[in-house]
Amino acid sequence: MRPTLQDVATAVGVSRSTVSNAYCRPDQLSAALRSRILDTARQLGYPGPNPTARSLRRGFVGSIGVLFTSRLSYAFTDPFAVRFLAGVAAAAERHATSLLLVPLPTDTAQARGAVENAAVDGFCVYCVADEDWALDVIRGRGLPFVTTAPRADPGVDRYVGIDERAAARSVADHLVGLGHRRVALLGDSVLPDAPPGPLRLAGADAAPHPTTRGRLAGFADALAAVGVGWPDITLLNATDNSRAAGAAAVAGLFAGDDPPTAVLAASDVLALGVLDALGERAATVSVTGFDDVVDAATAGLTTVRQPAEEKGRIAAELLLDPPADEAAGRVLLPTELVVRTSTRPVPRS
Amino acid sequence: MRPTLQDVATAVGVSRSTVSNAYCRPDQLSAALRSRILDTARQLGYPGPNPTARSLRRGFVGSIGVLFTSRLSYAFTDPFAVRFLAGVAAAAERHATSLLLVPLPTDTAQARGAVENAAVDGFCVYCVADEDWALDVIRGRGLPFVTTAPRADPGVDRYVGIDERAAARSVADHLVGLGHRRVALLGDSVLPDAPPGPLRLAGADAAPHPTTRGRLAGFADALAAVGVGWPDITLLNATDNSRAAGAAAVAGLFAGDDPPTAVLAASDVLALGVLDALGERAATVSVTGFDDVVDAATAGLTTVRQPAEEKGRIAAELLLDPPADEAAGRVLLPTELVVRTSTRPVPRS
DNA sequence: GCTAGTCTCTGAATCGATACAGACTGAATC
DNA sequence: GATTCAGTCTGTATCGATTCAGAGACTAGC
Repeated sequence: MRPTLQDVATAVGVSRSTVSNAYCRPDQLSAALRSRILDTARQLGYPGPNPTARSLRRGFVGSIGVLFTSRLSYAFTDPFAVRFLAGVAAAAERHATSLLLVPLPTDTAQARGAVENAAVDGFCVYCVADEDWALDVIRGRGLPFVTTAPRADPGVDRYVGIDERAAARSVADHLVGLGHRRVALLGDSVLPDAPPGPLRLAGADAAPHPTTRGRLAGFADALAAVGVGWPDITLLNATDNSRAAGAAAVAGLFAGDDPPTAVLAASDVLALGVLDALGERAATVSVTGFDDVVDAATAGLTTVRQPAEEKGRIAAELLLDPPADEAAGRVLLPTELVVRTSTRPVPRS
Repeated sequence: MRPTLQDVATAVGVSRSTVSNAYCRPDQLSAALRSRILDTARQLGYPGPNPTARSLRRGFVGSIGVLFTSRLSYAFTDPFAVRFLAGVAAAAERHATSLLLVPLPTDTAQARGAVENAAVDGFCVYCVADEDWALDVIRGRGLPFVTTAPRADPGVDRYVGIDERAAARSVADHLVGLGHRRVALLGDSVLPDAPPGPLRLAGADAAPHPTTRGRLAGFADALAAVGVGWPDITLLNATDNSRAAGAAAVAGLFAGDDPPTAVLAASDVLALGVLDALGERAATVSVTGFDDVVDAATAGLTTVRQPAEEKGRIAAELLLDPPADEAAGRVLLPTELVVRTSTRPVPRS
């Protein structure tokens, strides 16, 4: 058996309390005794206080959980999510806190179990769709949490997000200004199990995923302002947020007559996929993205920038060092339209 | 106070054991009582067994630690590390295990503390330099671990790596075959606190970081085979593994007379930085990388591919599902030379 | 010489669960 | 009618620490 704190105490001939103090309250005992204890501990091969036992007694763990809507291994393929994580990690470093990444099984009951069982002091919830079950579980545990978007249920929740709708409108306004009227909107999982490609939806509001919903609504706002109604818009579904899915979503789109002159994608990754699919034709169709990931610059993609690391950093900071002022717990970050070469005026026909 | 298992037991009028069984051994009590217990628990707002207490009693946690040599937030900027993590996450998902990312303070004593205090069942140690302290701490705690490279100290350690030296030699052989003899080698932190740019070193063996060391040695092997000795090689230091650092390392390199005709970088990220720095001149200098990250393909970078997700997946798998056969715990993955457009024959002068 | 104060160290209570051996009940078997 | 057995449930020991009030020894001050 691996020795415990009690074994060290016995070996040195002091009480358990004293050994404990030797580790975490050095001012509570004489330096001489302390080093005698530490030496003995080393000889016995005692690795220091058991973290789990310590957490139980102390009532906190020293780590925060990060929850992703998507499969965890997918999250690492999403450049925006990765930069968000980098921000979270930076804040965690500052607070000497570790990060627990919790994979969520697809089965909801099991997923609840995973969240119930996570040994953490709080959660950063990255864009959990309308899956309020996760938030319910977290609330039920009485743990603090931060989301990456405002929630419908107000309460005292803290979040750090952007004005998705306004940001989306800004790119769409740009395209509209260039004269585009025949436009396709492309989103990830516009409807959960829909196939890739064209899709009918009653309106942007019908999209279940809040981020996608906000962005589609913003796109639609700009188009509505110039008389292009929802029925005149081509809506495209991507089965996940990847380049390949973006490419798949527009397959065949430009084969018909009267194809759209522009594609507004709800993320850079999808937009890059569209560019991949367009190939040579990319010079004739305008494409926009969302997020401004690193590759967007290289590809010359017009997009909306939102501060990724910043978002992660602030999310973790709100969790680890909550502002006294409740309003300060609701953060809306600025976004910025970044115009590059992937958008241009409608060619006159 | 948040209710405990005992409170639920009292409320229902049964023993604590029975409530515990209701949660984790449903076959141990009648369905009727079980649902009565669960209902009462819900009414009381009992969130289910406390994960920390459960871990203490059960003796395991259900999560594994991932340790990075570099600052954790840097790790997320390294595309190879991210893909490695994606692999680890994929394996973790399969085993319903969470991932604890532990930031390591720069101060070694504090960093030891962080590793001692991590509540995990084992560690994936990503390329901890010669910093054996981390492995010592882990061994001291009696926890299993997997490293991403063979260790000098054999023991029963498990690892998943590649033959760095042979892989490096394969790209270098390719360059040598193209006629290059005046060559620069570029590595990250060749010497810990050295400035960016040219550097003198007794030999590849003198590099403290094992990965860098292996790769430099492989490069040197290929050059030695055609009579280019270590003193004839320009060695360049990058201060970290980033594009910017790669660019900074070659600043001014091509200004002198008799500049190298090729640069062999120890990672793709550095190589891409070199291409950035070269700009137009990239057409006249051959550059190679290492890893084959996504951007390497776009940039036309000649490189050595190593399976990134696979490495992560196997690392986690070795930890979570250790092979009975000890030799099966030592995995060397295949690598593959990927020739693209960034390398070409030496221009005749 | 007495009181107060400072240092060290101890003991018991506590954190919130799980495991295991056994007690009890009622039905089935011979 | 005695025995066996399966099905339920309980009690106690245990996981490995931290905390806090207080005991004892010693110094200082008056």
